[in-house]
Amino acid sequence: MSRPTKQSPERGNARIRLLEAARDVIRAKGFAATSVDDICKAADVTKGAFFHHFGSKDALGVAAAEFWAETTTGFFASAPYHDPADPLERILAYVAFRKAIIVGDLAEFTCLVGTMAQEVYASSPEIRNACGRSIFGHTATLEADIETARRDRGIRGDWTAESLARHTQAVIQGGFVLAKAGNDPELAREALDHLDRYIRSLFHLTEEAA
Amino acid sequence: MSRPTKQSPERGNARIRLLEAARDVIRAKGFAATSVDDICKAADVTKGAFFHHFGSKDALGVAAAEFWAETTTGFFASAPYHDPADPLERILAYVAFRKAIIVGDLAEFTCLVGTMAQEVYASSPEIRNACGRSIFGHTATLEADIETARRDRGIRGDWTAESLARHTQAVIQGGFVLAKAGNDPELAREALDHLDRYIRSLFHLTEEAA
DNA sequence: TGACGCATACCGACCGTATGGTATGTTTGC
DNA sequence: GCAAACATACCATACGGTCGGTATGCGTCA
Repeated sequence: MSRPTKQSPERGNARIRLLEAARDVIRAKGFAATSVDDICKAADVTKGAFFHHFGSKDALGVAAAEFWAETTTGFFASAPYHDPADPLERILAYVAFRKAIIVGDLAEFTCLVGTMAQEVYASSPEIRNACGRSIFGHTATLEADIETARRDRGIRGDWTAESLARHTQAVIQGGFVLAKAGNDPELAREALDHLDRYIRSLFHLTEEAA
Repeated sequence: MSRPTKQSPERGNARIRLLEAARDVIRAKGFAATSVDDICKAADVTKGAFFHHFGSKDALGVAAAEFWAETTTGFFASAPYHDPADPLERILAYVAFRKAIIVGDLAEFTCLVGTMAQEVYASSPEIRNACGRSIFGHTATLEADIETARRDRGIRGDWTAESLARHTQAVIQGGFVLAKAGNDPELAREALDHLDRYIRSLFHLTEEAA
């Protein structure tokens, strides 16, 4: 099972496996409560491999956040919510997509970097910053559509595209917190329903009772 | 400094000190990263006192969540946002109050039970449930005003007072996550501005550009 | 009233284990 | 044959938790 390195394409296999294992275990147990051995066991590699690839547990935390940023960027970039021609439709499709992917166990859909940021924001600025880059890098992908939609429709109000993009993340992250506290994924979906309603109201799409 | 127990009114002093220390340290470092010794040092008591009052570190976590629930309940019950005669005004005053108390260091205004719930939701159901009771017990205090305001004003829409009350918490908690990730309290205040705008729109208070 | 006994509050040394990290060896591919 | 990719054994420490002990206040009963 170990070291399936046969040809070069498999090279660096343990590193990826460690990052994936870290993602899964940390999402369930949190960063501090996750030991290096936990991650090694989940990745089916030894501690030697771990410290060969990562200088320390904190360094893995940073790498895990960056890995998260890369994989989620790819995931969202290829998601179907970009299809609508109208930018506002794309924004609403994004919210609907975020809601649609809330399925299965909590640890499968909650946000690694949101969880880690809450935990280590004071203990490890490096990890915190890596988490911040991941989160705010993602929100930035929404800004252009929001700004375009706002201009297209002549919307005026004392809010910016940047702040609304961040707010989507706040609602999503807050929904995850409530879902965990209540042990019920529906609480996360519920928050997104309110977000959808809010965005529609900002863009005057409010058909009464909708 | 230790054991100021002279008369009975001081009795149980160490327990309170431990709970207050736990609150402060855990808010800054997270539950798992906080050691029993950390808490003892912050409370200026010994480990003997700790395990005299709490059967385990997890038991302290539960007690800390309950202590948080008690103290915050008292704090919000005596807060000035209850003053307005109109229930909707009280709701908006609540949001403004939540924004107003976001001052100082992150660890001073963020939510203990939100942080803990994220961390231990899978590892310790006892702590998670205690956190859930604290959070949802607080949201429940808003429901009556929301429901009354809704009826008074004949508001119709596919949302309930309960879900809107929960949503306020989601926005608050999400704001905290973003504030930590970005190391900027303003991010939490920004989320509350959007929440204020959302509530006004639900109750048709939206004067354009406000 | 005061000596006694007892429960509670708290202290501080100690224990077994798990943890992050290291040093050295071994395999693999180029 | 050399460097990178792992494995294995090991170390020092920090951790949660235990245990025997001490101090303090309070009820009680002579």
